[in-house]
Amino acid sequence: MKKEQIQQIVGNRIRSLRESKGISQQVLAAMCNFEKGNMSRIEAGKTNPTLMTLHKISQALEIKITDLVDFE
Amino acid sequence: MKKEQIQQIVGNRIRSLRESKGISQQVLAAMCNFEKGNMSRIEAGKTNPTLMTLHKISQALEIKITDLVDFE
DNA sequence: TGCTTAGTTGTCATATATGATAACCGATTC
DNA sequence: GAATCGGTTATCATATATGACAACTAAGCA
Repeated sequence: MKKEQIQQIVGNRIRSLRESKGISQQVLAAMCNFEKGNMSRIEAGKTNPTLMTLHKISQALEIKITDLVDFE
Repeated sequence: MKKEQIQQIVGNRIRSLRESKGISQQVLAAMCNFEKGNMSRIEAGKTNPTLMTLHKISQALEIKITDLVDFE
């Protein structure tokens, strides 16, 4: 499985969970202590996030990291 | 939860799964296309691995990423 | 029309992960 | 003792994630 595909899957997962909570990238990014532009890139699968970044996002979304990386 | 703690948990998980397969850091690292020294640091929780690094390791161990990041 | 909100994208500086090499340690084996 | 094996650690160059800022688009609304 290619790098971009995996990043895309995780990004899509974040986006859908974020939208199901009804919050904007702006707000989610702020909860994670970074800027909306960076959240946009993560959701778009344009970066290869670290364990800690995934952890911060999962905490903000009140889910487990496993919910973000559950594939294959 | 602190960064170091999370990295440590994931590192320990990798180590225990690797040992249960009876392979050395050397061999696992080679399967992931990197050096044993770097695998040592990951298992020791000294780095903050990226999504792709976790994916490569999980593929080599024939497990799912979720098995590595299943905590909290 | 003008204003606001949500998201995207470009660029930047800085930190750090990655990947490699080498030196080292401890245990084991010859 | 010497050699090997598994693991650790230091250091390096390079790539890239992070975090920030700004400019832009598009949609919705007063």
